[in-house]
Parts: sequence; structure tokens; C-alpha cells
Amino acid sequence: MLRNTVADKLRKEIDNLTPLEKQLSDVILQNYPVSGLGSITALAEAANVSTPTVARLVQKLGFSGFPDFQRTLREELDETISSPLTKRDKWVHNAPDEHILNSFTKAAIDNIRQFLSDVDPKEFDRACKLLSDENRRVFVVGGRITRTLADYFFLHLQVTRTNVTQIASNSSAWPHYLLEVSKGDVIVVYDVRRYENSMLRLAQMASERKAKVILFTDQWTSPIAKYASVIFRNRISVPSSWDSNITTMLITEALLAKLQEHDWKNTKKRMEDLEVMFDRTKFFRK
Amino acid sequence: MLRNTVADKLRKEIDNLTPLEKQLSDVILQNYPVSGLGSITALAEAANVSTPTVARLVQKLGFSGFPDFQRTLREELDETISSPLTKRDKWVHNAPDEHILNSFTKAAIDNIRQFLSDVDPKEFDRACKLLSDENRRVFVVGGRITRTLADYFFLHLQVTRTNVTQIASNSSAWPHYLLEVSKGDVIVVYDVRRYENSMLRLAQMASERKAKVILFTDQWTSPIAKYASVIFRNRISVPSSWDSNITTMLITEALLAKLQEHDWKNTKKRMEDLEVMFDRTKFFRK
DNA sequence: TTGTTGCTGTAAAGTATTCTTCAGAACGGT
DNA sequence: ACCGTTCTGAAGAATACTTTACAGCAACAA
Repeated sequence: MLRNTVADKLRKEIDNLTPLEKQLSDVILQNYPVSGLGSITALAEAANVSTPTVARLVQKLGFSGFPDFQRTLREELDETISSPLTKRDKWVHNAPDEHILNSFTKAAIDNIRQFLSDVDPKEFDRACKLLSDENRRVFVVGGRITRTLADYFFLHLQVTRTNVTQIASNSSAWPHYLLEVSKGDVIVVYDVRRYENSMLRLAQMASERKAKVILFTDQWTSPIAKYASVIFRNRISVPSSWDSNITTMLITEALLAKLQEHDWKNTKKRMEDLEVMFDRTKFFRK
Repeated sequence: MLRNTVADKLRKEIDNLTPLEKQLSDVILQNYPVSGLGSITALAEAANVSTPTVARLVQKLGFSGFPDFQRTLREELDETISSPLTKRDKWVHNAPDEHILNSFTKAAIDNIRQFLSDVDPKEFDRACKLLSDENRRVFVVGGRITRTLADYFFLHLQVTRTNVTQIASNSSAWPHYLLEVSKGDVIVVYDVRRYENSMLRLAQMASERKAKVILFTDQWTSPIAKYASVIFRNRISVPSSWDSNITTMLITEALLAKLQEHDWKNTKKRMEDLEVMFDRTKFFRK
């Protein structure tokens, strides 16, 4: 543990302090470290001393000036606040910290945490409601890369409910699907950087046909957002020249988990039927 | 509870923000609230925007100016720190602990941690070595669900190197691909529960043709393991009747990250060529 | 293409903050 | 009571910070 915080310094130096400086240091420690984050004037007033007294104290503690003192406080605070999860010393045994598995995973977990503090559970619940309503048809579509996630979503959603359509990745076929879209239907769009023009048009047209758009995008937000009823902005930066789709996967899976439990009886029936059919085609082994 | 923190305001206003303002608000939320406690200049630099952009954002949020914004942050911080039970570990705002977003994510992060302490970095490095050797052809294949992950892997690998083939999901076409497989080639197989019979046969035959098998499977381990040179056993349990493929995605992305940096010059060239071709087809928008 | 709108940064003006100097106050020792 | 030392704050100089005005630019629509 780094035992060299500003507070420690203060306590250590306390015997070398003048009376008013002691009074001041008391105030600082009182609600540490917030009191030190305002202006020197505010701190001086709070402690009933003059600003030069504050300036002298911080110099006595070894800081070059009040700003230096403040910067140090902020850094401490940052350490304190940042999550214990990301600060785990070593995840992978026998691997140096800089092994890509470590750095990559740190970034991924950071993304997950960050994303989860951004996401609005109401938004999530709204998406569930739309997707579990069997009166609405559901269409699923994704871009060049995200198509794979759209497929993933489709493959599972298809099990929980009826009336799910996967829109082919070939955009020239899209008008045929749009023909099928009618008021109240739901179109699930995966669109992360780089945003595809054709996808924007598709969302626009679906929206014109009064369909509800559920959008999975990144923190920079696809332009489709303006047509969307529900938007999930996923964190996607990792130490790589590509983006990470882990948070997108996470929210997708969480949605599916919720949906399958929503009408569990129905889902269960469908899964059992599926099992029987798999058995009969002898496709899988135990 | 008065949930009206600066962070909440930011999240609420996000739709009214300009692109650079979004970028800025990201940085603020990233290590909230510390990043907002420095000078406006420092914050601007951290977010790669100009100071007026910061000034405009805080005014948009309803503060009279940057100092006002900062004062509010300090007050919040004071509340947070002095309150006995810091609610910081709650990830999702306004949602009960049992909200599926919370429970699901906890499980997912547990999986990641668990998986990472299981995985052997040497195994990882060996996979990298095999996959970056351009003398070996690479074939990629996945099962009913994992096919989507195989696609994801293929789409990216295709950018870093030549000689990558995606094996069609229709197993009756597989013999044609096997014809192409020769000694030293690499076949990447995604096979998690329920293990598919046909996939086992495919791996077996590939192995008989002296190909190296890289296997992504789950902790219960696909029978393909006995033919595999490299095995990644992913943790896949989550509170859902389906399995989670987040760790599989993670290791896949980490591998790709490593591969793209392995021969970065080559990768870069290929990516640039790709960009040019995308531009010429005007497929994407900025 | 052209005009319009909205986004953004430069630069300069305006404002607040920090630091230094210096003089007066307090205290202890003689 | 006197002197020397130490402590303290007022005031202004120096510095840093924040805001505003304006012009360039890009995106979009006509």
C-alpha cells in the first residue's frame, strides 16, 4: 500500500506546524479530500485563515504550490475511486502484466462496467416488452461485422418466439423484407462504426412504415439513433485496431435471458419441440 | 433518492449533444468525477477538444459556467464520500440488485475472471504462432450457434492475412473443403455444448490429413479435444437456460488483437487497401 | 453546384486564482 | 520594558483559468 498520501504527510508534519497551520490541517483532514479540491481562498475561509497561510502549509509539505497539492489530491482520489476489479494485480498466471490477454481483458471489463453504468434499465425493459409481444413481427439485421451478432441474436430469439425474421445481409434484397414490415413491428438493428449508409436508409424506411427500431450501436452513436425507440450504446474500445463487441454481446445475451424467462412456459415448450426434432435428425451427440 | 447527479444529466442530455461533446462526455464519465475536477484546459486536452467545447457542454447541462459545474461535482463527491455506505458498487442506476442486467453481468465477469485464471498463455501464444504463419492455410468452422463466432473470427482474420477459408455451415459441403486441407494447415473449430457429431468427424478427418486443430470449447470440453493442438476451454454458465459466449468472444478478440499486431505492417497495408475499396464502393458513411 | 445551418477551434478579452512582499502583531526571553 | 524571533494577513503583482466573439469548415438540402 502506498503510505504516502497527503493525509499521511499532514499527520507526519503536524509537529512542525504553526498554530494556524494546525487549525488548517484539521479542516483539511475533516472532510478529506474534498475540502482541498476547491480554491485556495475557499479553503482559507473554511479554516478561518488567510490564503498565504494555506500557501505556506502546502509548501511546507513539499508541494511546489497549491495547484501541485491539488493535483496530488485528485490523483489519490482517482486511485481510491477506481474499481477494485480493474485493479486486480494479475489475472493470468505466469504471464507478464503486459501480455495481451491481461491488457485486453482489463479493457473489456472496463468497457462492461462503464457500459453498465450508462445503460438505462428502463430502456432495457422497454426493449424486452417490445420483443416479447408476439403481435409484433421482429426483424433482425446487422452490418458487415455486426451481422454475426445479429445472427446470434436471431438464432436464440427464434427459439423463444414466433414471427422472427432474419434480414439477409445482402442489402439489395432489403426492399422485399420491408414490404413485410407493418405498423408496430420491431426491427432490431446492429450498427457500430463504421456506420453503413444502406443500414441508415433501411432504418429510415422501416421507421416510416411505423415500425419500432431497437438499435445496438457504440458510444459514438449511429445516425440511426434518430429513428430508434430503444438505443443501446456499447463501449467498444480495446487495445487493438479493431473494436470489441463484447459489451454488445453481453447486452444481447442479457436481453435473451430476460426474454426466455418472460414467457417461460412457452419457451420451454418450444425448446422441447426443438430437442425432439434435433433427436430425430440425429444431428447432435450426447 | 435524488438521482440528479451531473452524470445523470449527462446521460439524459446525450441525444442533444454534438459529436465532440459526446466524446467529451465520455471522458468525463470514464473516470467520473475526478476528470472534471481539474482545470477546464486539462479536461479539454484529455478529451481532445477545445476549451470552448467544454464550456459549451457545461452550459448546455444548465450550469452557469465551468466553476459552477465543478462546484457541483465537488458537492456530489462530498455526499458520496461522507455517506457511510457507498453505493458505488451498484452498477446499474435505478435498478434493483436482482435486475437481470446486474445478475447477468456479475456472472459474465465471474466467467471472464475464472476463464482467465484457467487459460495458459503459452497455449495462447501457440495459437498465435500457428495462425500467423502464412504458409499454413486456415479454415474456420463453427456449430449451429457458434457459427456466428466463427464468422466473426473469419471476418477479422481475413483482414490480417491471406489464405483464410470459411467452411460453410452446411455439413454436406464439408468434404469439398477437406479436399483442400493438407499437412500443416490449421483448422479452427468452435464447438460448445451441444457438441455436434458432424463437427467431430470433420475434426477427425482434418487431423488425419495432418492439419493442426485449434479448438474453442466450453469447460466440459468437446470430444474434439483429442484431435486438437490448442484448446481453449471457456466458461459459459450464466443465469439463463442458454450458455454465454462472452468468454469465447473475449479470447477470439484477444487472439485477433495479437495477430493484427504480429505483422502490423502487413495488416496495415491490407486494412488500407480495404479502406480504399470501401471508399470506392461508397459503402460506408463517415 | 450553391446557400444554409450547425459544429468547432483560434485568439483575445475578461475574470479568478495563486503567489510574493512586506508590515504589523504576538510571544518569549532578558 | 525592551528586543528578537516567529507568525500572520493585506495588498498587489503575476499567473492561470474561463469565457466570448468570430471565422473556418463540413455536412446537408435545394
